[in-house]
Amino acid sequence: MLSVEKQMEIIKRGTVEIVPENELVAKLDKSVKTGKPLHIKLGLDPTAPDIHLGHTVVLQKIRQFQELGHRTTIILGDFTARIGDPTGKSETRKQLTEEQVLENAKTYERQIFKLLDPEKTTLTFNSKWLAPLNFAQVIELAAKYTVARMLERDDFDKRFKEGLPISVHEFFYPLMQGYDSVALEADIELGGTDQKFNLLMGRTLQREYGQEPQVAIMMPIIEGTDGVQKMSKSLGNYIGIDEQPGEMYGKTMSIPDELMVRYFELVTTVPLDEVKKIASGLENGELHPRDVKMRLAREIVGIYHGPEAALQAEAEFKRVFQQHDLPDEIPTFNVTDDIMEDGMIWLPKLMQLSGLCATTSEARRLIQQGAVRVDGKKFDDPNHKIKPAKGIIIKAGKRKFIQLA
RNA sequence: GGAGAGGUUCCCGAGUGGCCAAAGGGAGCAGACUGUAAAUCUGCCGGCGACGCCUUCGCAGGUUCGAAUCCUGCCCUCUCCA
Repeated sequence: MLSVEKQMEIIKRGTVEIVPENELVAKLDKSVKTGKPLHIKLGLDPTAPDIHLGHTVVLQKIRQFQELGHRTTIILGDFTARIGDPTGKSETRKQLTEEQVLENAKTYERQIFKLLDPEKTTLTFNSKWLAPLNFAQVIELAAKYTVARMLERDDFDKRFKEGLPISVHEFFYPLMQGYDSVALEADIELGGTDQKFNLLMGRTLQREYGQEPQVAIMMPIIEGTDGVQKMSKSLGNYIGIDEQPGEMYGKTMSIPDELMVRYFELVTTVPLDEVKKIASGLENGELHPRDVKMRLAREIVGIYHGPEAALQAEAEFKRVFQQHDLPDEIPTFNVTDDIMEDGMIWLPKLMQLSGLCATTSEARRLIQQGAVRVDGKKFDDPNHKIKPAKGIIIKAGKRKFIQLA
């Protein structure tokens, strides 16, 4: 086992806050002396089974703990998911059935283990201890916290002040999550900064139930490919770890330059001192931002698809975007007789049917903006018709291609 | 239970009878440029074989030549009082 100092150095990478740091040092110290690993807890929401780089920030940290020889447990919040969380809009969030939860769990497992060591990871559901609680026990749990303190929570406070709805049962989410820590007797709980309240709730409840409080480690919420909003699937600015290498590579290349170092630190396994070198290289102009970003894209693709796929993705990227060449593989489209008129087909219709765009309106716009090429030739007339023939390549924008079959 | 406020296009957020397919910002898309699907600039950004037509402003009706804007009912949210 590494020394406390070394461990702290690794653990602190990328963290926003450790509450409280001295307790973490004490726990590590005890662990080193007794040889007993610490128990790290991470809760995941099983409603969104597609993991993206945003989730991996915290998973990378779990991985680091595993490498340091500690014990890690990932809790799938099936119980909370089954109750359903009506936060926000008028539509009540779907309650998940047990089958759905199990299915999502399987998907999770497959994705998580691209990053974590299955041997060192315990996966468990929180319904295991939450479901058996009876009403009296729930009341007892609820009595351990006051409404005023609940409203201290940032997002409750904000919603309260802005006049947005807060359902009564939402108060139970922090309580349930905190109770998870009690059930597991966690030493450390990981989470995004948005989880601060819940993580601290764990400390409070553990104390109430006579345990040594856990240390809360908060990781940043990473910005998505737009560089503005947090990465999320619904915002469409995410890089999913299940995505194809080319897609992953390209999306990484689309992040703003300023975000690169942050990504290196948070979602790659590049050693910290090297990340620092990259940062200073960028600052003094020794390194070309494009090359650094390509390295970043390689690193990311490499984690999930292997180094070879990363190099391939890079070659493809260079061909299509630097040399404006055609991609390796172009999806084909079959023109059938029923969509033709006198052997011709209206270009916007063809674009819509082949999936180059969603509507003919969009197709018209693209054509008028000079974004459409047929076999390399540009057309700006939205009424243009073409005579379909095998092998014709239609290009819409920089990265959408279709070839007629 | 009572009294007020409010629900607008992907998101935020203007708009209180025609000039509104609806300001502005963000996201998205495209073009130019380039050093990358960065940055910047410019344009687009409901649908339709399209200088016109159709569908949008919580839902359902109504007033009006004409409604996102006025009226009625309903649904949802918030605030204050009890």
